[in-house]
Amino acid sequence: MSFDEKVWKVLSKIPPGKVATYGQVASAAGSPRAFRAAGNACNKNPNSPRVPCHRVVSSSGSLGGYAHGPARKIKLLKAEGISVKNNKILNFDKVLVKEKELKA
DNA sequence: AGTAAGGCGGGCA
DNA sequence: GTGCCCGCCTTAC
Repeated sequence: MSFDEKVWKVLSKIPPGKVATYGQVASAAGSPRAFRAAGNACNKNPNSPRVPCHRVVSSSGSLGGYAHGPARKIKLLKAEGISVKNNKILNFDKVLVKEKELKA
């Protein structure tokens, strides 16, 4: 299985209304330092609606980036019940999923 | 706050 | 098979 597939799998493990950092995803994917490669996997993500790449944010709580456009990401996040302001997650610590959950 | 450097996997030459 | 560049990042200066 390619790293990308691992990442997508982890992303799909993110519960609705929650978000995860690329670091957590990368860690759950097997390489805690591959946050960049993890994000890259999302970018190449062939199933954008199936894989919630929009639920992944940067470690600082910022949205980070999005292949379909940041506005789309915000829209999806808000649809999930996550409040986003100025490209920043408001209740970041409250919507942040536990890395343990990703590994589950 | 902004800028620069860094480690990781994938794709292309 | 090897080497180089790239990317939805992260950390440090």
